[in-house]
Amino acid sequence: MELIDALPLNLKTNKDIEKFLSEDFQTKDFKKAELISKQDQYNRNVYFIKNGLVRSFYYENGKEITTKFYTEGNLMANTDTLFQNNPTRYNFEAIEESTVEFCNYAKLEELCAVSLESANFSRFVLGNIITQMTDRISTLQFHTAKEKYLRLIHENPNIILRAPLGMIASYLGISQETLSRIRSEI
Amino acid sequence: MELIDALPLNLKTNKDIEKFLSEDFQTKDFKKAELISKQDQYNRNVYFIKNGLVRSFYYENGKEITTKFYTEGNLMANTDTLFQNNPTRYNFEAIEESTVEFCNYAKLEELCAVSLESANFSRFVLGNIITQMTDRISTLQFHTAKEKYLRLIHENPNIILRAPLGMIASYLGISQETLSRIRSEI
DNA sequence: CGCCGAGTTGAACTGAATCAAGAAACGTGG
DNA sequence: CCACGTTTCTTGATTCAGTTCAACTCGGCG
Repeated sequence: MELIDALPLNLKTNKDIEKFLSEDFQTKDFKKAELISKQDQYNRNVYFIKNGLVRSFYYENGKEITTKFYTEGNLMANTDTLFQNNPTRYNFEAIEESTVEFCNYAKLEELCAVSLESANFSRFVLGNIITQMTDRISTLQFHTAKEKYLRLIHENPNIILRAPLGMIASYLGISQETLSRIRSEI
Repeated sequence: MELIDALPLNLKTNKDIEKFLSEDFQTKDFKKAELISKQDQYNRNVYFIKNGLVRSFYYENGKEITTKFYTEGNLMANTDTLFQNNPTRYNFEAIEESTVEFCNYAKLEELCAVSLESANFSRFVLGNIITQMTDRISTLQFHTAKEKYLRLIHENPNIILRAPLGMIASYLGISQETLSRIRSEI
């Protein structure tokens, strides 16, 4: 999937954005289990997943906590660095062999500072992220392990087939053993 | 608190935004327990809490689930309606007597369509919301009842003193009894 | 003064974590 | 292509945090 395919219709033909996509983005491949970005750094890249599967995670009490999965067509960035100027607490890791495109957020900011359509494109992207996060909060707030798993199947069946069980369990905030038991009884 | 006080410095003196704030916003008072906005409607207002305390909640299996508290200086909106064009599942309720300012999101969109600084202001607001939501997800994903409560005390001690226990418990995704026990042991 | 909603406390129950061990799948090198 | 070691997944037994249900206390308000 190409970045331009992920854009809303009215922005696909915008010349500022088109120029931006072709000039300012680099492509890179990552092997399975390779780290794309590491915690404690100021990484201001914005990544677009062209293909493959990536996760973000951090360590707490020595355990890996998976916070999100990113698949074809998703955008990925360290929002704690971009929006709060903190070194990020997250690692990005390729779960499958993956191809990503990326650019520095500063470039995007420069563009948004002069291009109205780009700024509105960026608003659109942020709005989508908020929608996804709202769903995720609602899943985590008041549901049983089984309900959370069923919701994930419904919203992102993809992940279930492609990510290892331990990472999925962590993403749902449950133990690996519990997830295994839930699977066996379905 | 006035809306203009909540803006980042560089936008306070912007004439587009200033005009917008003075012309397109209305003010309204709500009594304690009064509903500001109801579920199942297309309410495209964006609210700014001038003073007071408001919560959003929805019903699940007959129980009220509090999803967020809004205090002085916060912005509040039905993102499911704004970004996905769905009737909202949330109610907004004044917990204290509250004064809010509001405008229709369409007005803001109109402004963003022509004013670069407004679009970037909107981007800034959305970025802040994402930061908050990231924290909330991390709180809910893998923490005990006590940890969640302590984090809320740390991040928003305000709420603890002003909102009733049942609503706080629901916000944290725990039962009212558990929260009461946690309080007594601190 | 008595009611009513909000908060507290206790006891029993339960969903899920943890600990532990074994089975299956996976990939790497010979 | 097989053998081996490693990682991932499953299953069982036990424990524990948190829910539920129920009764009771407290403080405010008509």
